[in-house]
Amino acid sequence: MKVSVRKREIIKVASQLFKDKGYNAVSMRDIALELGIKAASLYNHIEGKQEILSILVLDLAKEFTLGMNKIASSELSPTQKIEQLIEMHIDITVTQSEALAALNNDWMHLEGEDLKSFIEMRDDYEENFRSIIKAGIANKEIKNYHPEVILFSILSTLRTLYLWYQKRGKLDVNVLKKDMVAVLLKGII
Amino acid sequence: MKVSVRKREIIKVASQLFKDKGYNAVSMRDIALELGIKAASLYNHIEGKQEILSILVLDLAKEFTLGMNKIASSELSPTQKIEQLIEMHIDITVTQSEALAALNNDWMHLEGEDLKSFIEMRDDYEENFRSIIKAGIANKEIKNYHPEVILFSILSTLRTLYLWYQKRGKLDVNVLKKDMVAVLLKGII
DNA sequence: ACACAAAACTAACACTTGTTAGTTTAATAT
DNA sequence: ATATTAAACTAACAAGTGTTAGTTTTGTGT
Repeated sequence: MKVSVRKREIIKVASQLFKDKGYNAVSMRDIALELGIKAASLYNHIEGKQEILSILVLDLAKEFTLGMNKIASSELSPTQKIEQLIEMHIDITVTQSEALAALNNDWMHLEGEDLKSFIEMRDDYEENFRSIIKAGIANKEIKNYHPEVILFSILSTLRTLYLWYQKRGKLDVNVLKKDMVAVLLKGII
Repeated sequence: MKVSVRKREIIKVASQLFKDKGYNAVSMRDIALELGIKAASLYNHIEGKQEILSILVLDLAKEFTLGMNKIASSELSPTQKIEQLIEMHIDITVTQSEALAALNNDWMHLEGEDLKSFIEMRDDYEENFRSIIKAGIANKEIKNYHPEVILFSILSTLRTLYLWYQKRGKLDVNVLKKDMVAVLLKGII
């Protein structure tokens, strides 16, 4: 897994363009222009457009998987696990919003084995999250609403947080974490 | 505003393809193929690809604006207004998930005046929502968290609901509304 | 049966797409 | 200095894009 400096630059520039316009609306010439080189020169560093997307999406998906496994297998209570998950999402949002945008919006443009393994990781992640919620309900820590409703109301918020963090980016991360955990767990009224 | 039957068919088919692959990944030939005709024949009914996107996104945006104006100007309490907004989003999700996908994912591919008026409607919508939340906080009906955090945790959930409703689509709409309102307002613990 | 309009067709356009081949320039090591 | 390698370049490709022009088919009302 050797990744040259130039390759990282290309991926970074591409991810910024993908975030604004989406994978399909960004051409190799767009990426090259931003770097001040010609499109053909990109191929000295990367295999192709697909590889950029794969790296962006799969690397981040692996990071989520790793974090989830660590939290899920810990000795924390369900509620504490959810708190940790919320904080992990916020940390990733703050440091990697471009890759997160690609993961959210452009994963379906992956191909072959990459697409398969992404979907598998995503399903596993959700299944782990669901189990934590169910354990909390069985536990009486969490109210007895439909687990699916709880799952997606939390996950939707966390997944699209990157859209808001850039717009109203002045929020301090620790304030955000504190209020976010409170709103998602204890409600607003 | 005359819209022929065939034109409606084209828009419907296109919206389904847009939902799965995104505006830019769907060609006029894809749309035509689905309808069993040639791409050039589409132009007997529509002005172009952009028109399809405009109709999908702007019509729905207008519907949201209308609903918001009605609710915001009512005599309900802030909390009741939010309840109504949640129910409106769920109703629209259930009946128009394809257009909602385009509004969420492909609005940035609108051009010129259409893009401008979309952004204006979207900003107005959010500003109205924000005002309701602030009124609730001033009111002591709503807890004193950062209004922005409350706003986007609710809106994110509602906007991406269409993704879940198709996957786990067996949820009864009234159960969904009830649990959703409860989770978003009263929290889960 | 005939005229007319709606809606399909074929063929082509100008342009953009990702990518490859082959070449030249720049940087580094001996 | 010279050889080697990395990284840029030019030029072009085959395929796909949205769209237009002109023509034929289909359906409807008289």
